[in-house]
Amino acid sequence: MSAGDATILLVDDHSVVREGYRSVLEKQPGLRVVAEAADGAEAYRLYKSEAPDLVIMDLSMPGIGGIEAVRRIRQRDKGAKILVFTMHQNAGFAVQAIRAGARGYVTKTSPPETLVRAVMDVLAGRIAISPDIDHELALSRLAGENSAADVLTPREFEVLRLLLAERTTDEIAETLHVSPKTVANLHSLIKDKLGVGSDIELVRLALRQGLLTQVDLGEA
Amino acid sequence: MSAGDATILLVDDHSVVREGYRSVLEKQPGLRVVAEAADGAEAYRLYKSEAPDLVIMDLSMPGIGGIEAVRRIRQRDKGAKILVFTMHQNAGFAVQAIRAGARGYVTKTSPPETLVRAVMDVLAGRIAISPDIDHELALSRLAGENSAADVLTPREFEVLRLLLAERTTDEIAETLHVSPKTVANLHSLIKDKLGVGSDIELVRLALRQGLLTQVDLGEA
DNA sequence: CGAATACCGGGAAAATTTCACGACATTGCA
DNA sequence: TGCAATGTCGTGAAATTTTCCCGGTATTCG
Repeated sequence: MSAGDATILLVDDHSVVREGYRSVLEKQPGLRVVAEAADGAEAYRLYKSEAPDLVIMDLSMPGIGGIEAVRRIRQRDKGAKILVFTMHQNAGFAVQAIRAGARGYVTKTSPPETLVRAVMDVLAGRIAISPDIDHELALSRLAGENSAADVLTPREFEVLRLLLAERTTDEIAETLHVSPKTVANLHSLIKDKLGVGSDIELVRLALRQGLLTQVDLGEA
Repeated sequence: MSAGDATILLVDDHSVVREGYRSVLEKQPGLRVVAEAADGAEAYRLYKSEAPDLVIMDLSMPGIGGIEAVRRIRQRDKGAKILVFTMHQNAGFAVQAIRAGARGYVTKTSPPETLVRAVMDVLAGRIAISPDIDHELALSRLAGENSAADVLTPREFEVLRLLLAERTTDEIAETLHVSPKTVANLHSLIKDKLGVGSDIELVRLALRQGLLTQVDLGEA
């Protein structure tokens, strides 16, 4: 390896997965993995001490997550080149990551060539997005996600909140002093407005939009 | 590689991750990776054609999941040795995997040595569980939590997983090659067994038990 | 073998969801 | 002011889903 190799810091909490990156990347001439981290805090420390040319960063990790790690590194070094490499095939995460300062976003379902290509692109100063995420972003742009908060009337929103919190239609009806039939009608209308076909999708949508947080789940 | 090497089939939908397994495993004398699959159906096909000595199986994959793949392979071949290797550090998944016929359960956060050790153990006919899961199992045993995994049959658990992941009853029926009526019946039975009255409660229960993680929520 | 369990799905009753419709109140603006 | 648009509430009836009960097969286990 020449002294002119591009240096890389790998961040992922799964060691065997890091082994995978390393194996793929070191087949490429001009690339050298100089350090590995298993969480965001360690990544930040190693970035400071190693000053790598590129960071490849997973998102879901214990402690401070990948997005936060990206933010901290970029805060310290405006020129830092960070490529997010994650299992999350989700436009929302991609937007968050890029806004935090990542220069690329590639999903783990991508073939190795895509990762290598993205590494090269980011090193060359370009933004790299894997095709599946391009597609997700296009879709969400086109559809304009139905944000519950702005498509629902106040009453509907309130009913949605209660649906997520309370138990039965009858209980909600009593809480609101309306007929159970009205609650059922609104429930149906809400699903229609939000474009979901089942209650399960409804809960998932609510979770994505932060309407229901995981700590809100009541007794274990 | 001698003709007496143990043959291995790798199953994981992330190609770079498979690269990681392969790299770690092939450093071991006596092991040979002979095939790779990216989903459960392909895994089943390749198992039939390649008859490997060991299958290393991820759980979260598109289409039929890892648990169902384990079930099918074991249904065809009682002696099949399957080691589950997954990111889910969750006692419920482990219980289900073992009940479906897996001979081992190792998390991806484990160091490579643990994976290699587990591979050897399973090949030798022993059951292999990584230490973190041992701990999880101990805890859940102590808490005596009435977990979904304990009360549901493997098939029911699989349907629950799909209910949380896919969209409609019909789609799930097609995935599992059973009638929509059966899925509806199982759906009802699952709610009964878990003591919940609505799909919303069902999702909340699943969230509490870690069956569905907040980041698993599909497209944004 | 017999008992227990898992699994598949039909039939029919029960319950819910959805649709069409009307009534009333409030808002907002021409 | 008048009136159109929107939100809220509810009924009735149709459409659909859920639930319960059943029979049948396959597998496991003592």
